[in-house]
Amino acid sequence: MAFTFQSKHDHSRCITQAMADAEQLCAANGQRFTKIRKLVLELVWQSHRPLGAYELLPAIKEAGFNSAPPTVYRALEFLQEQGLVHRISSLNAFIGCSHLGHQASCCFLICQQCQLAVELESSTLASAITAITDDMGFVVQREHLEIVGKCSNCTAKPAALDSGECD
Amino acid sequence: MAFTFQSKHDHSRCITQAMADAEQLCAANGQRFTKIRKLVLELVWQSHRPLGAYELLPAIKEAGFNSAPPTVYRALEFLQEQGLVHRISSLNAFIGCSHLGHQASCCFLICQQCQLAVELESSTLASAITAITDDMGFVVQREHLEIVGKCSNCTAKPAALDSGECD
DNA sequence: AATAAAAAGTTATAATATAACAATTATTAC
DNA sequence: GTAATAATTGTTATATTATAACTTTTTATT
Repeated sequence: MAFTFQSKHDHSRCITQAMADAEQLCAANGQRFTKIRKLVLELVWQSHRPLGAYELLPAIKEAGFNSAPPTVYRALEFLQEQGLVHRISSLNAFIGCSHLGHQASCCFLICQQCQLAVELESSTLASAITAITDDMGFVVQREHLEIVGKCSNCTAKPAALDSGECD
Repeated sequence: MAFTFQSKHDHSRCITQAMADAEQLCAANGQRFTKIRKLVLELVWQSHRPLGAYELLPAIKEAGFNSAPPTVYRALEFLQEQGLVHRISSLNAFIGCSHLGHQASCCFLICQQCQLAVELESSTLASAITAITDDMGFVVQREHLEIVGKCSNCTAKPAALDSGECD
């Protein structure tokens, strides 16, 4: 089941699934899923919080790779091209894609309190966008919706007790 | 009439209107619409292309103001707080708001060819977003949709002849 | 006019991202 | 299997975007 803010989930399964899917997708597309790309994808998937590129560097260094910025940016670029990772532009941060193969419309709910982000799809939203763009004669290449606010989990519990963790 | 990609319009009217509206809004809110804030708003409104903060600095210098980055960022921050300017986060750029007073939902169509951006409102879109967030129990603070692609104007004419200008 | 508050000037630096070229590794052609 | 080619990664340097911190000036309040 897809991650929602309130789900207490076994996050290791998210990671396992994401890595397996990525492996398969790269194979299907004839793309090389190299060690550094795997590592970066794993690091991005370490939580449901969008992470900055520079936040990933220490772990890359620990794993024995070159940890200069181009290393992580190249891997992130590759992962974005494959649709495995999204960039949340208002945060300058990256998050694993949880809707592989449905790249056209990206919609994110971002909680200001726990900092977690949920990606979701909505046919209603897709229709609304199509209505707008068709009306304008606009040919869509990509679309990206960021909704910032407070998730139900954080609304339900006091701020002080909020751990910011996902499980 | 609001700017659309295909409209050949008298852009000086856009500027005049935007400045007059801003003057009025600041007065109504008891905010000081200082010279530098006016200048920055005018500069942002010089076109319908989102402009980077550093692109504004030369003109600020020419106008005799300090042109260090904080000058322009402070003005832009003020203008954003008043809802007079939006930041297009995927471009690290700023554009004048063409729907004053309806800040809740921002939707932008951004043409990759002519680089112009159109802000629009859609009740259908607003409903779609409400449906999503209500369903998730998510309390929205702000939302921002960026749709990137090719405008009807650029689709209609060859790329080589495209001037990127708005009138 | 004296005081306080807000805004703008100024210097320095933080945070994010990319350019350019060298070295290495993997793939393809033979 | 080896040479040639292409792709990836290492490395150094730097570009781009944005903010911190403190000073000076301007505006508003007493």
